[in-house]
Amino acid sequence: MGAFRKSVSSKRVEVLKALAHPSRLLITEALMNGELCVGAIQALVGDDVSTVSKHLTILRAAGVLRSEKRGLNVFYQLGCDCFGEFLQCVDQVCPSSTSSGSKTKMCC
Amino acid sequence: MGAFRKSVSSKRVEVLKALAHPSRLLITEALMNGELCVGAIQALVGDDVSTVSKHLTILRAAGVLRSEKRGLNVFYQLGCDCFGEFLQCVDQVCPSSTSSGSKTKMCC
DNA sequence: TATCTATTTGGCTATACTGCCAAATAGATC
DNA sequence: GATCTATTTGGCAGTATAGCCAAATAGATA
Repeated sequence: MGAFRKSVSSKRVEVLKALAHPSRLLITEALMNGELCVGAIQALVGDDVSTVSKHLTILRAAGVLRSEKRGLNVFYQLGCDCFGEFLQCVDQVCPSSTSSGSKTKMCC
Repeated sequence: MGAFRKSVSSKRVEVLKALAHPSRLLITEALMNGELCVGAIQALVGDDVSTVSKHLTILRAAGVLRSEKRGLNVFYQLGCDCFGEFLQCVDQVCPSSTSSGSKTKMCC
């Protein structure tokens, strides 16, 4: 890997890595509409519950999501409100990287 | 993986995946100061040249970087100017994910 | 043309990640 | 306490990724 600073922006890499997976991005996008419990997320994603749980662990460890236990359920929600802006940034980093048509403004 | 829409935001995932690697993020951050040829990038990262070349291929395929051949050299540069904003967004997605101290404003 | 430099590509091994099943844990209800 | 539901954890097999070396390509220079 080439021993260098490499670990300087390791937190950024952790966040990016957490989001750089179809299921995990889908989950995070879904939580923009409000919190969901694991069962609901599992139904949304379609993977095995254990797989979903591990995805959620990764997202929470990166700080992208927070979790809260209420009764038997564990509810997950976004760590901050700015995830929508973040997605816009992603769409803008590469020219025409909009996934859902073209409702996002181009910056360059 | 659970057959679902999953491929809807595949472009976003591609961009995120490209940046979710220490060397590739380092390269992209370095290019904020202007274009660099492969040799210079290799010196910066410290990996083997072939490894660096593959990283650059991934970043270019995702649309994050553009390349231009001049003489024997291939120069790489950012695909757009908004990468700085993007990094700010990354730092804001998770609470206190700032890597380089705390000069980035908190959003939540 | 021969050669030299810069970069890319192919191929290989080591490592990391994904996703499933089964088992364990935690809390609610009987 | 027994049982039921929701979630997490351990472990494994399959797949993908990383990084090195060697070879190939592309263009410059002799």
